[in-house]
Amino acid sequence: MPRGQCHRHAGKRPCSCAMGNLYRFVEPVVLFVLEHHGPAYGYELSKELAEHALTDTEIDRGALYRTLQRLETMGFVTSSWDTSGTGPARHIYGISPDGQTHLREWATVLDNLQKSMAAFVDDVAVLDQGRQTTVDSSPESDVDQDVLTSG
Amino acid sequence: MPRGQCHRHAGKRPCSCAMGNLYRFVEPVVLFVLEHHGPAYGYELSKELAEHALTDTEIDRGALYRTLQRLETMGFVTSSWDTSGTGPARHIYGISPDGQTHLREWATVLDNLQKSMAAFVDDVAVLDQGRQTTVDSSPESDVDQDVLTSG
DNA sequence: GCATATAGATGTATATTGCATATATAGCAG
DNA sequence: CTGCTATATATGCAATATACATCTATATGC
Repeated sequence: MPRGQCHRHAGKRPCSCAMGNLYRFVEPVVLFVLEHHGPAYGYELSKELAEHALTDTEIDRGALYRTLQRLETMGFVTSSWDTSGTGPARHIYGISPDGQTHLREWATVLDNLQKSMAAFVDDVAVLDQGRQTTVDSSPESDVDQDVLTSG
Repeated sequence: MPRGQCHRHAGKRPCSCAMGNLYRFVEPVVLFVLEHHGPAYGYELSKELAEHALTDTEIDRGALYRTLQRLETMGFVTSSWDTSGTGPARHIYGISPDGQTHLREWATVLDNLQKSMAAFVDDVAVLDQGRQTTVDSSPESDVDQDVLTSG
């Protein structure tokens, strides 16, 4: 994903694609869908993931399959094969008790990260608020305000 | 950083370290500090970055220097050398107008991501609420308040 | 036979990061 | 002068996650 070139939202507005790499947080989203929806197979999950994804980029199926494999080696999901229906066999994954715990730990981490981001976004907004109306914001700033005419 | 093994917060609580890789969002944090603080050099920045970092992991100096180099090739910062003082020369970086724009685009992206995360964390919490009582945290909640005894 | 949908899996390249290491300037103790 | 420490920048290397492409296989419809 070359920086600044997003074919999905090209030119329209800032999107996570255009900002370069962002982790897609595939692991917690997969765990959530598996607990919310119940046991499911990858191809089925890939449709439902979009509704719960944290970014505006679709979760790649390759990444999904690899994440499911990794989650199984870590003991957070268990799997079985469903060959009952017609068509190719389906690899069914279900969340384990450890996986449920891990999902809640992820929620704690994401909650902290979310709060930090909200504070950061506020900080950026404050940079602009200083341009008009009552300024202050920087504690140690004792410069003459009338010098700041950068608008 | 091997998954699940965090030497910084080992065993204490879930931290972003223990959840595997998370992008540290070095780029927007560096841009913010450069605009908030004014032109600065890397070694100086590394101290101030911790206060504005989005995760509980310190930003690696190697990552910082590389980010500054990348920001310069993208035209978001400009640089010069300060050899006036004693000690090693200092590579001074300052944010450019394009960089200021880019920082605000980053803020938009992070604001969206933050909102998605908050919604996700709520969704995970709802998984547990169903187990006891009939609590409902949605806006149109007309549930009995006396069920909520979380204090 | 051929195209298409379903379903899983892998190959490869790139980006960011963590940790270690290399280089150089300068101050200070002995 | 030698050795140690602090300051300051930069690179090497491995690990991880991802984007995109490709491969395999089963089944249906034409």
